[in-house]
Amino acid sequence: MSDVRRRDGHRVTSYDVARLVGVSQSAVSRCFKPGASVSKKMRARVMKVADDLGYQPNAIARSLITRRSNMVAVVISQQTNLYYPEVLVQLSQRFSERGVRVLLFTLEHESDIDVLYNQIFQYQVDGVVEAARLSGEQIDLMEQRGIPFVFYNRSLKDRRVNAVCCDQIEGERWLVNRLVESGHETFGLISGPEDSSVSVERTQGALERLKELDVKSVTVVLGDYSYESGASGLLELKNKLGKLPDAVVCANDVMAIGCMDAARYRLGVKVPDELSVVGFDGVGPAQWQSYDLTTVRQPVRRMTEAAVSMILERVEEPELPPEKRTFSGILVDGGSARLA
Amino acid sequence: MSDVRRRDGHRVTSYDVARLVGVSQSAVSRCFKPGASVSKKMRARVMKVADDLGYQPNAIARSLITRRSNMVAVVISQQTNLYYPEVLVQLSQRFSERGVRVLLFTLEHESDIDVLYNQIFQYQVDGVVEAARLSGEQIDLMEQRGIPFVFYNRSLKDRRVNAVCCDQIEGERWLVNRLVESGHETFGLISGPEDSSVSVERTQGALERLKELDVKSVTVVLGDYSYESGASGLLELKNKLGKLPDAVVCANDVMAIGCMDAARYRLGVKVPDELSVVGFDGVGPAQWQSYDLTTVRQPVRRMTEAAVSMILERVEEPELPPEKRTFSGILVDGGSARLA
DNA sequence: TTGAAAGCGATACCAC
DNA sequence: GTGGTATCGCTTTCAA
Repeated sequence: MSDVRRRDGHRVTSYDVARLVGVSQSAVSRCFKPGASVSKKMRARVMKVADDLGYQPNAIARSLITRRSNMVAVVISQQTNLYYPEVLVQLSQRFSERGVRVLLFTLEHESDIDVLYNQIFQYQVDGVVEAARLSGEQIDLMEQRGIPFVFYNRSLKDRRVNAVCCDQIEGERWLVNRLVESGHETFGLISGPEDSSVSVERTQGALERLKELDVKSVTVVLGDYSYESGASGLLELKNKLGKLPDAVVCANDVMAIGCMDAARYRLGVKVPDELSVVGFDGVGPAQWQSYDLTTVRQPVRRMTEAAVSMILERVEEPELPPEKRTFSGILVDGGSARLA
Repeated sequence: MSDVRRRDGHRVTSYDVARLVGVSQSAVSRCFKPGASVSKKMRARVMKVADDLGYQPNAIARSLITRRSNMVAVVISQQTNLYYPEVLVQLSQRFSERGVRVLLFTLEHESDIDVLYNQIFQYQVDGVVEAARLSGEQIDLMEQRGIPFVFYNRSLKDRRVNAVCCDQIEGERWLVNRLVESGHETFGLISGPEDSSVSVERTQGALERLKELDVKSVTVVLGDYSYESGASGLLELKNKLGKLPDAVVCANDVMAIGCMDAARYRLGVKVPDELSVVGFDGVGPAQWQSYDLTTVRQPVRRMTEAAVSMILERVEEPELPPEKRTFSGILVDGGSARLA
């Protein structure tokens, strides 16, 4: 490969290749299309020159005519939740394997969301993975555009949308079962942000099961998914109750970790001997020996694969009906809770 | 906003808007260009209709003619290093503020890199942020294409390339100074992967300073940035030395954390009383109370800002000479080391 | 199998 | 300030 730009500073185009080979531009184009009818000889000659020139088809020009950008938007909100970056990387890899690129959209302030949506549409992405909150109106917008989209871990009641979820409620029920059968009687819950549907489901799932099992002492405090709020949540629980509960159920792992640290280092309480703590997500640090958290791990690999397939299927076939795929989490018994 | 696609199923174009308003298509186009000369009245009428129709200029068509995609590729390799996802999110936000989108490229296997580069070029990105390894040949390729690129935390000797770095060597020297002046005499080092330039610099920086300070007992073992390798690294050090060193210098925080946990939970050794541990990066978990790590924090905000500016400046002005910006880290004294 | 020509949806330059 | 018209680099009929 010698030149990669022409003398005039422009990128090499299929015309340049065509001229050099002495064939038509359409011939060159065909050579780069997998199933096209081109003679072996032609393809060989064209590819040779293309290679020498460093020619690569311009994906933007292609998109314009094919009306396929081979790009998918992934929208994530800036979260304290350690878990999302992993999801992002996995999504990118799954898409990449299928020849689709990820265009990244991160929300800092919720208010930016309108600007953001305009951007998403402008870039003509073939689909959208939503790992951020979205209002009903915004969903309407997406639907009107006819762009396939799938929610990642957020479900909308009364809405037939594509979604890939981990079963938050089931997971919490398992955790509660495990704790109650192991003799815990008084419970503290540290919830996530109120506007997070995941958090709402988790808290609700736990509360529901605690009620079914006839547990009387249940106190809920509000957190925001952060380490600090896990720590302060524990202190708040102690204040409210006048003493510590037997077990604290946290809406995610990071808060559970904050909670454990507060118990040990601020209150001098032994975990799990004097206090059991459980989380949710199965992030990397949950397995670190200092924490060894009892938690429910989300099957990230399978979930991202599902999200990717659902989108790409609907890019091919837009008329496919909405689908919701719910995956069970994996209960991980760790040393952060006294378990029978 | 009522229709967002026309009856024929195609997206709304500037022609549709123009027809409805009764003006030319170029007029519509101008209305969406910030500094263009359009009368207030015209703009108002056009915008009204555009809004009703849900018209948004097609960024792909625009890119084709302007030769600006307003997209930048960010290449990251799948790292165990917790630190990169944060960098990614920050880059995305900095670019986003300046109207540029991030097209994400994640490498799983190094071998994929050629395919990947073709992809990057095909998408006509305006620039590339490299947070992954890159061979000399690949750099040649980038340079031939004339696409501005900047390395994030990797410097290439003997190469005039754009780079934003944290001063790894200086940081390690600080850490060593701090440990030596606090009375540590025997040292263990857990390095990162050998093909990571960051790791090489860190290890080398520490070794260099230890030598200058005439420290006799220095043992190096190989890690891979992971929690587990931090843990096994400590065990290996103990094996090699027959006892523990006074201090372990780890090439990143995650390994330092693994090392602390191994000390406490596998060897029953008190940190920092019997062993000092230091890391590098300043990731979130380093501040968790269980670890309270002495480390050097990378100024991620400033570094990402620098990377974004450097790229965008060179998109505007391709002739700018290569520049290397090195930022000092921030020494964080934590409870993981006995410090004077 | 190959080539010519018509778009894709915008921007930019040019007259008016 | 506004409207025509020529691109941008490709894919895709349609004839040959």
